Amino acid sequence: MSRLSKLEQVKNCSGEFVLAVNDTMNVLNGKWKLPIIGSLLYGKKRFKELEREIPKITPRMLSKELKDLEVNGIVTRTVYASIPVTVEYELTKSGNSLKTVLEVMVEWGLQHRKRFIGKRRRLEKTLWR
Amino acid sequence: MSRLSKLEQVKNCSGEFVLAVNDTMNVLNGKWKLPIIGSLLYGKKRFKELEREIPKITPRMLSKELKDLEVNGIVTRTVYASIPVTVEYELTKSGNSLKTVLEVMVEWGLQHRKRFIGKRRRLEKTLWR
DNA sequence: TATAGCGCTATACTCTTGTATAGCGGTTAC
DNA sequence: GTAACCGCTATACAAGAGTATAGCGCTATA
Repeated sequence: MSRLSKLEQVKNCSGEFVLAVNDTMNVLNGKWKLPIIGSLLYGKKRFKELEREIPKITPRMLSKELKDLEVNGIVTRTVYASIPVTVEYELTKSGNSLKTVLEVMVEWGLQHRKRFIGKRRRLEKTLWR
Repeated sequence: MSRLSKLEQVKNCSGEFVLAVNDTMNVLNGKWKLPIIGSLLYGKKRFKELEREIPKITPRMLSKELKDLEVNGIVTRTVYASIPVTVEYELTKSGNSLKTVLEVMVEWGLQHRKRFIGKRRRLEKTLWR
């Protein structure tokens, strides 16, 4: 491991701690990752099921985001040779363990809102409208 | 609070839990937020100090990101009427408490890498090169 | 035969993020 | 006076993320 402290690594944009934070950020990044992961935390789902469950997502984005998540080891894609083919998406162990991370983020977000209300009425630019 | 469960809120892109996660995501979002916050976790800093500490950031981006952070209650900007003016940026209570969140993200990231190595050699698209 | 569902892909566009480069008005040091 | 530091802003551009819309090959149902 590097001699730099954790915080020094952060400000220097280098080191395994920063890599780790950024892996996490990257996995959750983009408008649709959270809804997809949230939906899959309930259990495996098929493409059309996800499309129906997640309001306003286009098949193009769903396909792209699922590919991202698969490539980064967050979901598995299983094709069954039924006729017509069936495809199922399921969270990996890593994917499921994101729940803990999300819970901490919820906690921080709620606390921050509590502190922040009274100073400003709303947070700028919330992703979900 | 909504009748929807936490997870239902996530997949539906609605509800206070999702708002909370997204506040958190939004605060950390962008290429330079993490280095800036990381740097400020050491204590207050002036504009040029940050510019020097964070490799390759342009004043334009530093200015913009600091403004974002200020508007969202993560840093305070204090102007001292010295000659010439001195400007100091400092983390708010919310800003400092992000440390906990970052630690959980580090933890998940490291675990994920451990699990993932052996399946693929590297994670796609790490933000910091 | 026609319609609908499945699991997508293709094309083309816009909108947001980030980069590159230059410069401003002020002050201090040589 | 001229060079350098401070705390930025302006302009122009490039790249990436997200949207809109259409359609593919397949099958099951009416």
